[in-house]
Amino acid sequence: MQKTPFTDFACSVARSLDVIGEWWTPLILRDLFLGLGRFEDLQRDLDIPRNVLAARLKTLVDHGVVVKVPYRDGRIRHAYELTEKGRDFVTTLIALMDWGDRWMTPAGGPPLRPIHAGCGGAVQARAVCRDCGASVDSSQITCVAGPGTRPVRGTSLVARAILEG
Amino acid sequence: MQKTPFTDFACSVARSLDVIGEWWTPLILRDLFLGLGRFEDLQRDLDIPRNVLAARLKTLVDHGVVVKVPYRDGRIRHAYELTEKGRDFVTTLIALMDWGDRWMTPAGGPPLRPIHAGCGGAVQARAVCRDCGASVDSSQITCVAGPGTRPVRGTSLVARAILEG
DNA sequence: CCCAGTAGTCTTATAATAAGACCTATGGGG
DNA sequence: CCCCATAGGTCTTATTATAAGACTACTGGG
Repeated sequence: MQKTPFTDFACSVARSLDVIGEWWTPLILRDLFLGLGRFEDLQRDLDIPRNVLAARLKTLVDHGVVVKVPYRDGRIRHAYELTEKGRDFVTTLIALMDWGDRWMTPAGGPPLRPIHAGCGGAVQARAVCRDCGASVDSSQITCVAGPGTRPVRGTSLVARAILEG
Repeated sequence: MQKTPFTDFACSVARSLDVIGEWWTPLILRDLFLGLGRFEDLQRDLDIPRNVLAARLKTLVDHGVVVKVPYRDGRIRHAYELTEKGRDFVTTLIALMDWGDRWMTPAGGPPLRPIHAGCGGAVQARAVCRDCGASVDSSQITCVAGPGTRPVRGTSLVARAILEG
């Protein structure tokens, strides 16, 4: 009767959520991306319960999204840093931020703006066609069953619908 | 002592999560995007507790991400459909799916492949510079404080770090 | 008029979160 | 060398949220 794990779903969204979908986790990753790294800083910035922060960081380290790096600053300190896997997740964070800016922005405008270091332009998340390069919206996206499709929870009905046309 | 709401954070990621960040919600949106719409179908496909599904759909409807549409099929039925706001969220879903395909794919390959209806190419999520059009990775992204930055939880330390250079 | 299907609500047991006290190094200052 | 502040957690407890599944209400069709 524990919180249903999504690991077994035949769905990459579900398996991603199993690692980064818990309460607080995306915000922790955001702060790590923005340069906060120490336990105390994360705790103070988010005002997250210390036990929850410890648990989330452990999960992230276990899954290779984050590494714990010791460094010296007079005495030995620890900093959490994004791995390659973690940095690759930034696209999703940008997508989430973008969506929030568009649909959930409060009075005052967006609080944080991601900027392209090269040219100074605003960075946005887009769904892009790898072949023709066009940026596509949801109406132009169809899903087909990939090699890993299995008739299990999370894809049974969807896969059937897709496979049967 | 309830689950901390993210609404007050000066952060679009946090405010997005407040609506779509609960356990199961992104999977519900995925199924809606893939064409499932009826309560019973969602419940069977995900094997989600019925009370949780009802609660999540209510939240999504309350926030305008989803609408409940009655239709006739002999008798009156109901289907949940994505609104414009909900369809816009598909970019985030693709980003999540993409990341999962890259880093969490099990034996057998990706279960579901999003395809560009125009040319048949694979659809991917990218962070793109709006000015120069380049697709950028996390190392080329800097965040600057936007107009809505406030010295509150979720941005206090980050904003200070950014504002102070 | 009864039955099956749809769309939920209600109850109960268990797990997760929140809040905050407590614990364990480790250097630096006196 | 001892004391204290700081960093980085762990532990306890109250409260919520989730899971599981029984139960309800409405609707058409046979």
